Parts: sequence; C-alpha cells; structure tokens
Amino acid sequence: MSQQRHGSTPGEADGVPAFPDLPEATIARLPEYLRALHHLAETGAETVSSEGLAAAAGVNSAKLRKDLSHLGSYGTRGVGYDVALLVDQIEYILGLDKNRAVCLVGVGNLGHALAGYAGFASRGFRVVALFDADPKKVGEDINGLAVQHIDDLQRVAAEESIAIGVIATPPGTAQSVADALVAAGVTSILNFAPGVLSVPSNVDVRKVDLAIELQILSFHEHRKASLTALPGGRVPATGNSDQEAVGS
Amino acid sequence: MSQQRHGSTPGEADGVPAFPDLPEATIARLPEYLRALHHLAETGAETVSSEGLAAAAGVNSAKLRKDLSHLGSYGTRGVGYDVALLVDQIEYILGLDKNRAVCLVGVGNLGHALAGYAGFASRGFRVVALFDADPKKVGEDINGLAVQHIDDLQRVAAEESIAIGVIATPPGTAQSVADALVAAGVTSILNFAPGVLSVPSNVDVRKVDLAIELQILSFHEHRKASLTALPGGRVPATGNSDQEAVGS
DNA sequence: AGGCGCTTGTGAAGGCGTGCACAAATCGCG
DNA sequence: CGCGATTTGTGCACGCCTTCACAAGCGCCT
Ligand SMILES: NC(=O)c1ccc[n+]([C@@H]2O[C@H](COP(=O)([O-])OP(=O)(O)OC[C@H]3O[C@@H](n4cnc5c(N)ncnc54)[C@H](O)[C@@H]3O)[C@@H](O)[C@H]2O)c1
Ligand SMILES: NC(=O)c1ccc[n+]([C@@H]2O[C@H](COP(=O)([O-])OP(=O)(O)OC[C@H]3O[C@@H](n4cnc5c(N)ncnc54)[C@H](O)[C@@H]3O)[C@@H](O)[C@H]2O)c1
Repeated sequence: MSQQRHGSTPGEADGVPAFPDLPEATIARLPEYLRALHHLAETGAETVSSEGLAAAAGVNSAKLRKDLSHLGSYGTRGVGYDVALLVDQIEYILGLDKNRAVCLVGVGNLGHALAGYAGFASRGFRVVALFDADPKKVGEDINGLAVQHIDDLQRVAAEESIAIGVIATPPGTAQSVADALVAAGVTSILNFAPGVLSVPSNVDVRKVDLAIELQILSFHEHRKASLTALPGGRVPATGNSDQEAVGS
Repeated sequence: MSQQRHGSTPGEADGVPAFPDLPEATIARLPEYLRALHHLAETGAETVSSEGLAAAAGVNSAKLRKDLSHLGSYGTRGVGYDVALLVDQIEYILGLDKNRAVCLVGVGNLGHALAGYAGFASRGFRVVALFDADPKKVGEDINGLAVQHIDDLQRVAAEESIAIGVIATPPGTAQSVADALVAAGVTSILNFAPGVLSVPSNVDVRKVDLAIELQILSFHEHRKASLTALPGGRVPATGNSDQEAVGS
C-alpha cells in the first residue's frame, strides 16, 4: 500500500506546513467537533473543557482528548481549549479555509433540494455549477445558479477548478457520471446513487445511501422486537457507536 | 418467509426464532450485499461465488464470507451461494419482511424530495405519513400522501404503528421533534438535521450529515494537495474503508 | 510563594475488525 | 467410483480504535 513517512507536526518547509496523518476515525469526528465549537462560539464561550465539548459533540471525553492531541497541544491544562483557536485549527486541517468549489450532477428530486441547501455555503463549500443531461432541465435557474448540460462539465470544471463532485443521478448512470467527473479532474466524489462506483485510486468516494440507513434501523427494530418477546423484557442499549442517549 | 434454521444460537422458543448477534460492522454491510444480490437476481443468476458477490458489493471476499458465516451456513462449497435463498435470509435478518411503516417530519426542501423517493418502497419501507408544523404545508398532497400537522403525530403513529421516523426539519427544532417521535412510540430515528440528538437508550438514532461527508472529502483533498507538493509526487490511496478503486 | 483543585495529554490494556491462508466439503467428469 | 477442481467456512495474527487511569501542567487563592 502507500507508506508515506511524514515528519510529525514540527519543522517543515514553510510553504507547505506539516501535515499530521490522523486516524480515519478521528477525521470523521472532526466535523462534529467543529459544528459543536461553532455553536459554542455563538453563545460567547471563550474556552471549553474536553468534558463540555465531548458532551456537545456526543462522544466520550477521553476520545475527544485523544483526537485533539493528534492535531497538537492546543489546550491548557486546568482551563480547557480556546474555542476560537480550535476552530481555526480544525478548519485548517480539514482544508475548509480554501472555500472549495463543488459541482452537482443530476438536478432531479434530490438534486434540486441539495442545490438549494444553505448548509453548504455556511460550512465552507461553494456550489459553483449544476449539471443535468435532460435538455428540459438545462437553463433552469436554481437559487441563482443556471443548470448546465453535462457535456459542459469538462470545460466548466477546468475554469472553476472543481475538486469535489456530487452525484444525484439515477443509479444506472452514476458510473458514467463518475467517469466524466474523474475525466474532468475531480478527485473527490459524494455519491447519492445506490451502488458501487469504480474510480482510480487517487479519487476518494463517499456514499450516502438512505435505504442502507433505514435497513440498519430496521435490523435493530427486529432485534429489539425479538428480545422483548423473550423472558427478560429489558431492552439493552445498542452497540451502535453513534450518538445516542446523550444525557442532557 | 418460513422457518429458517440458524445453526448458531441454540435452544430457542419456536415462536421467536434464534437471533444471532452480529457484529455492527457486518450489519452495516448486509444492505450492500442485499442490493448486489437483487441486481444479480435480475440478471438471472442462480448462484454466486463469494468472489463475485464481494466484487459486486465492493468488499473483500474474505470479509464477505465471514459476514455471511455469521448468519449461518447458506453456501455450498465448490458452488457458491444460492442467490434467492441468501436474499431471503438477509431480508429476514434485517427485518425487511415486515414492510415497516415510516413517517417523515419536515416537508421542506429536503423532506419533499424524500417523500417522493421511490427507493423506499422498493426496499421494504412504506412511508405512511408526512408531518409539518407549517399550516401552509398541511393538507398539501405529495405523491398521493397528504401532509398532516405535527400535532397529529401521536394519534397517527398509534394507528399505523410507526416504528421509524425521519427528521428533516431545521436543526433548531430537531430535538423537539425527536422528543415528540419518542413520545409517540417511535424507536428508530433517521436524522438529517446537523447536531446531536438526545434520546432514551432504547431508541436508535442514525444521522446523515452532508456537510460532514463533504468535510471529510475536503480533508483528503487537503492531504492530497500537501503531498503532491512534497518530494514524492505520487499520491497514495486513502485509508478510507469505503469502496474505492474497484477494478471493473 | 506555596498549595490546591482542575484539566489536559498519554501510556497501557482490551476489544473489535480485517485479511490471510488453509482444511473441509462439494460437484463434475472420466 | 474416485479424483481433481473449486469454493466455502474459519483459526489466527495483526493493527486500529476505544477506554481507563493517572501523572504532569496550569491558574487561582490565600
Ligand atoms: N429523492 C430522494 O430522496 C433520494 C434519496 C436517496 C437516494 N436517492 C438517489 O439519488 C438519485 C437521484 O434521485 P432523484 O429522486 O433525484 O431522481 P430523479 O430522477 O428525480 O433525478 C435524476 C436526475 O438526474 C438526471 N440525469 C440522468 N442521467 C444523467 C446523466 N447522465 N448526467 C446528468 N444528469 C443525469 C435526470 O435528468 C434527472 O434530472 C438516485 O440515484 C436515487 O436513488 C434519492
Ligand atoms: N436541503 C438539503 O439538501 C439538506 C441537506 C442536508 C441537510 N439538510 C438538513 O435537513 C433539514 C431540512 O432542510 P430543508 O432544506 O428541507 O429545510 P426547510 O426549511 O426547507 O424545511 C424544513 C421544514 O420543516 C418544517 N418544520 C419546522 N419545524 C418543524 C416542527 N417543529 N415540526 C414539524 N415540521 C417542522 C418547516 O415547516 C419546513 O417545511 C435541515 O436541518 C437541514 O440542515 C438539508
């Protein structure tokens, strides 16, 4: 595989700062911490303890401290973490200071909702282009952005240097759209279409599949039902690692 | 769905069949296997090898075999797995034979798209009710289903025995909606609003947060960029556990 | 200045998940 | 009827992640 020795945090050529290689599990939690921190900042909090931030993010405080320790020592013992400083740190690590350009392919039912979603811009992303294959959709104005034809993807992507693409087309066309995105230089894809995408190894794909989420919930329903029917009527907590039962 | 013999988990009252406790990671992959199997069934395949199914689902074949072995021995050495049988098995385990009733709260931008989504019904779920707090939305007909007022949730949930609720309201109201769902007897929640929900321990919550997905992609963009700027121009593959670079 | 309480950062242990490698089992064919 | 080809099921080792527990560090109060 890819072994790559990065010197850890300290000394680095000044153009490109050091880049710690964080555990995947930590990276997946950083956005949650960031959201909690922004919320805290709005309430005027200057600092926050690991306990407090952990509660706000729905995780164990030890896990939070270990996660943050991977970024470096940005806390003060006896006091806590400086909220503003930590926000900057996490945003830097996540690369959110770049205001990344995103394009969306497939302006149907779902794509329409996504295109109008304000949560993108507020979290460091700019939707700069919408594409569809349907001539009737092309030209349509959504939230101040005109839908363009998929054939223009290549050109537009180059002009706007789009690095992230979102796929919201029917499952059957998802692979060909992914291929087009890759050909246009996109190196990160968020896919809403069910199914497996095949892409070069330097391209990252994340997938969101509602049906999968529901089916996992269904499993737990099934499990709970079969347990309550048994002697001990007590329903034990799920082994689910997600947030749950956060005592507030 | 008739009687099924699970080799494991012996001695059980016959009304409720044995229920193997599967690893969380396995459960999360079963829906993906199921989708791949349905696809195979459509192409007329009678059986499939672990290698073939693994490729279709975008996972390692050893992992797939271990996952399936947790459900019992439903394969035949030298031949493979019986597609139809495996479909039934997985659907049974996931509780999809129950055609579970789902309600959706918050018929806004996103909720509207979800309400019209055909992928629910085709995968074993029935959206039986839509709720909103906005009087202007109440009464609106979406895909043959009338939007009802959130105050009717309690009553409707009891009538339809709804076990799964989907939250698509603004973040600020998500917690109160969750409380209402729980009060109405819902024991599984799929939450699209950013933030942490607090629910009793017998309620399962899964969350879908687009911004988090994009931020994770952004991190990898940042990482890739900082690596290409360094001596070794080669960009290594991500540690991402998701599907990626599946040799077509 | 010194002590005290609080909080971070981390070493160590345990658990979970993954992937390899191979024995066991089954089928088809000569 | 036996043999080889094929594929499952799994024991095992390894690495990642989580969690505990505590020493080290910091600020405040006296
Ligand atoms: N609607 C939902 O709530 C929902 C939920 C989960 C997943 N999904 C998935 O998201 C995807 C989109 O769902 P939808 O309901 O919006 O479907 P849709 O049919 O309403 O929209 C699909 C759009 O993609 C366009 N399109 C088709 N082929 C294209 C191509 N090659 N290039 C560019 N555009 C193309 C179509 O013109 C159409 O506008 C589907 O894969 C669906 O399974 C949808
Ligand atoms: N639109 C998207 O693409 C998108 C993407 C990701 C996440 N989200 C999240 O999904 C949620 C909904 O997004 P949206 O764009 O659909 O917002 P929206 O404002 O368009 O819709 C919200 C709907 O919820 C209803 N509502 C508000 N309070 C309610 C209550 N107490 N009970 C019942 N209904 C209530 C409102 O009347 C409105 O119809 C938000 O939390 C958003 O952050 C949206």
